[in-house]
Amino acid sequence: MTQVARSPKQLGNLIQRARRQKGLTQTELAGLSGLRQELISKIEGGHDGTKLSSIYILFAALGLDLLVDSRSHGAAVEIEDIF
Amino acid sequence: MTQVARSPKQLGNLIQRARRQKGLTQTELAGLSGLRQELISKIEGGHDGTKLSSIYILFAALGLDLLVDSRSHGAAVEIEDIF
DNA sequence: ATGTTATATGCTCTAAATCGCATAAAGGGT
DNA sequence: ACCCTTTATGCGATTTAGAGCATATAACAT
Repeated sequence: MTQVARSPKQLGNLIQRARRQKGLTQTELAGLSGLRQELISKIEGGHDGTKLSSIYILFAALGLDLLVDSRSHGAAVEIEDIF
Repeated sequence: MTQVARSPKQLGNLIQRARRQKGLTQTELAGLSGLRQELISKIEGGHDGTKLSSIYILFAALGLDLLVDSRSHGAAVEIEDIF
């Protein structure tokens, strides 16, 4: 299942959902990834200044892949935008 | 057309390809995005410390979307392999 | 070869991310 | 209400990205 993340906030939501789906707390994920719990909290909240390396570290720990797609298809409305 | 970017280097390659496909130089893309040519060079080369916001700025300028996919099949990637 | 453009590299400086630790706030269960 | 866990926030110290400018290197012509 593939989902678009058009903003750091949406990306944070997806990371949070993937973490919870694996039954992990932020602290546990911090232990797995070597990042700090506080940082994971900020990233999940949508911190746009996060380093790309931190994203990749979390993706690896959560078994996520980052995909790039040319934006040729119609703009789908993101659920996250509503909230 | 969707492509995986499992490392900052792969992501840089995709960004570079998208830029050239649009017939843009790094300097022109810098003008469009507000980033500097030197930074774009580093990002395309695979700079892992790039800020997430810079990636999103480039994606917007190049009409790219960032997708997240759960790595259901395929071998798990070691963190060391990413960089 | 020369010239011209494109891309990469090196430097200082400012701003900002992350660390590390503490603690506050929020959530869940009994 | 209470307790316990999870998540968010604040702050000083450290590390690093990005700006800004110069310049080197590469590529690609004529």
